[in-house]
Amino acid sequence: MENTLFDFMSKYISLTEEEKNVLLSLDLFRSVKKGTILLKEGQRSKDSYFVLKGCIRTYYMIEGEEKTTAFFTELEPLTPHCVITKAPSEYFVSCLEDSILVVADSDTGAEMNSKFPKFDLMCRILSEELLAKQQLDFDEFKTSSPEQRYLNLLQKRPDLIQRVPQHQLASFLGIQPQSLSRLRARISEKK
Amino acid sequence: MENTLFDFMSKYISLTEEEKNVLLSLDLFRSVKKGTILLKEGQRSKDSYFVLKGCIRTYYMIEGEEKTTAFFTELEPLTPHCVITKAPSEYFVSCLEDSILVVADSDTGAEMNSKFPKFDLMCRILSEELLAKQQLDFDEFKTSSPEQRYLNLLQKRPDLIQRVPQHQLASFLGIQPQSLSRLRARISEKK
DNA sequence: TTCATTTCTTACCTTTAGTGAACGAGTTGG
DNA sequence: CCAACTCGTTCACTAAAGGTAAGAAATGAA
Repeated sequence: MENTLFDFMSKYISLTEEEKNVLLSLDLFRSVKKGTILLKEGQRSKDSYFVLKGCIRTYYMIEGEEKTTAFFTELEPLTPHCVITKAPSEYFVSCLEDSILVVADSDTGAEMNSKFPKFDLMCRILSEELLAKQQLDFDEFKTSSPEQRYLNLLQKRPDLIQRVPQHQLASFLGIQPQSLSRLRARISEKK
Repeated sequence: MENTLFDFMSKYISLTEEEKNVLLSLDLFRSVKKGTILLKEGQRSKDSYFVLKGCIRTYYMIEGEEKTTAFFTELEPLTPHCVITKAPSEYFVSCLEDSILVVADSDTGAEMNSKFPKFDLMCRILSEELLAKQQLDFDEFKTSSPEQRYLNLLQKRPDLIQRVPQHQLASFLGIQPQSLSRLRARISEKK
């Protein structure tokens, strides 16, 4: 569990034993039950998440309907928008499966960053990577039809299709649950 | 021109005269003619851009068709994906209007960042802000219909609708030019 | 187990987007 | 000046997505 985190970090920076111990002393690991709501709309929070095991999702409540816009699984970090803006959250974050997370307060993060400039560097590189990756995802979304987007997902993240309820996948793909159902039927007919 | 850049940077960090002079000595300002292609698909590049005046766009060439996915106008920074990955570019970057840009090589950037840790901090904050903002944009895109997306754009970026050709706006909105044309006709009928 | 709730699928109809073709307006280059 | 091109719009047609409703299947809790 600790090693999963350290292995991930070592892709960006090298950690001394001392630094590892400081990290461990912060006691950031959390075991979270399926269905737990980590962040509610309107709430202010300073917590960022890093998924060691399991899956969390962000969703909006629009006209009484849940609209799921993102999933975060093993080794993926999530810093909610409200942590950056220090404003009330626009969306919910909840736990899709029993999960193990690293939960870090932005104050703790800032302290670590000033104590160990290395961490600042890691955060910068990570943000830049995530930004560039998300740009590509967005581009692909814009230039594809719903059917293509589903087929892409089937290629790139087959695990998501297995572990996530269809109606949540649907809004993630930007369509209605019924449309996803139809689309799947259409695809399996073709083959 | 220099002041536009310094004003922008001062939102994140405070600059000494010495730092300003080092920046100026790098001679990063470029005047670029409309239609200039700054980056081609397949090309490797280390250049990031910051728009002081004008507008640049990113687009893909898919089956002989241009698919515009993003516009960058005054005070918006663009670090192409290929600069991060050091791989050939997936897309083109071109200049939509006669523009004034800050163009910075990532080597120069790295040098500045190690000489002035402040810059590193600024880059981190900027990346985090951009990432969070882009997440919201993506979420809004996913949860809206093409018509809603157009109306949103009309609210948030009315300037874009004026300065950008319709067919480029269309792919930016994830639809065909004909659909945008229809959609606009539909909207003006309603009123 | 049973009951209730959630989730997924299907069917029918409406609305909207994709496609291919055609048109006129405006530009550019010879 | 005209030919070629680009751009935005419109049309007719096709394909797909949205909305509503009903029912089957799966899940969870008592």
